[in-house]
Amino acid sequence: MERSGMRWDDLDREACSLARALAVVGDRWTLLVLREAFLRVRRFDEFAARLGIARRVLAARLAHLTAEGVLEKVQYEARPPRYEYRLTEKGLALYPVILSLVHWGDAHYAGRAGPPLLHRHRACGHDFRSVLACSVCGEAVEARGVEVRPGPGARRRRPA
Amino acid sequence: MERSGMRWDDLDREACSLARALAVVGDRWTLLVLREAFLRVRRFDEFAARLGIARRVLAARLAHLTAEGVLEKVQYEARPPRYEYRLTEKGLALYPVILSLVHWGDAHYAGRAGPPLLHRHRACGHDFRSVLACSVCGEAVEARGVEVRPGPGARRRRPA
DNA sequence: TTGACTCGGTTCCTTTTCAAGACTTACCTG
DNA sequence: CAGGTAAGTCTTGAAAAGGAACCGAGTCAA
Repeated sequence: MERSGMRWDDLDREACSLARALAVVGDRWTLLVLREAFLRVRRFDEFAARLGIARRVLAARLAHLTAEGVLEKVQYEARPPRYEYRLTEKGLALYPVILSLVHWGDAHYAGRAGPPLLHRHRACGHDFRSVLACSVCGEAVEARGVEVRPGPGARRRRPA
Repeated sequence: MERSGMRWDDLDREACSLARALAVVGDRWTLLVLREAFLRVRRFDEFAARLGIARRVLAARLAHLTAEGVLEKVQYEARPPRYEYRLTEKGLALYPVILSLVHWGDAHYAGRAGPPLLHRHRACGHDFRSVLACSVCGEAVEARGVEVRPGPGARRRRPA
């Protein structure tokens, strides 16, 4: 079962939260669409123009994200009916993923000039990088400082 | 230029760190391969068996990640020559991305039973969720509490 | 010394997905 | 009524993924 074949639609049935998350946002275009959404882009043509994505693919991605509750399709005009897409709470919760990726890209691919974008933390007023912190003690967390073990929702077989 | 067509190989020339990061890890299989790597999987057949990925695709992903310096191909046996793949520092730096995704998946897709995996922060000894924190003040950061503006590496046009 | 097994791939073939851009529908504006 | 706009859909060819078999170098076991 694990062995033979796996369609991406099946991922959401797997007992791995990463796989489930990737079934929703694990597509290349999807995260770029969300980047634009975080920059307050909301309309079909604006996504299309800024991303250079095939309209057919954009329509599919927006429909998928809407079905998953990451975006919300809202009518903003009645005649003719026009819609826009807005981030839901669930969508906003993806911000750490995107910002981590951006800062990883900044750290490893920005040229001598520095990063193309700066992020200012309104609360403290400074430009910052994202840091992965522990929800309990608040200290920074590193990959090898984490111990992984099966949780209550784990399935038999496949502890990973 | 931005308008007409875009191959994924071109992304690394774009002045957007997210796009550059996605050119490296923005593929569905790639992040699952890295998940396994973080769980200390190192060998071709072990990746193949655990993921159920087509070997052809696995070979391509490992080669790409190696070329990008995310993994390192190390010979662990001379006769016959056998290789394994290890995370580099650059690869380890992707941990926040993966953990953010896992915890987003936990938050939105775990059933009543709870998350399939628990993560314990060795430093403080508690199970935790990942939190996006500000590198300057250490406080938690939310999507709408961040102000984005062009940085030193920005290009004309396309402030996004 | 033959035959089975291991590991790290490669090859072949079919099925999906993607890119590019023309086309459509419904309405508004001049 | 010609033209424009927003949000899509349709069509066609090219690229990538999935599946499964095969390969080469060496080890092991009888």
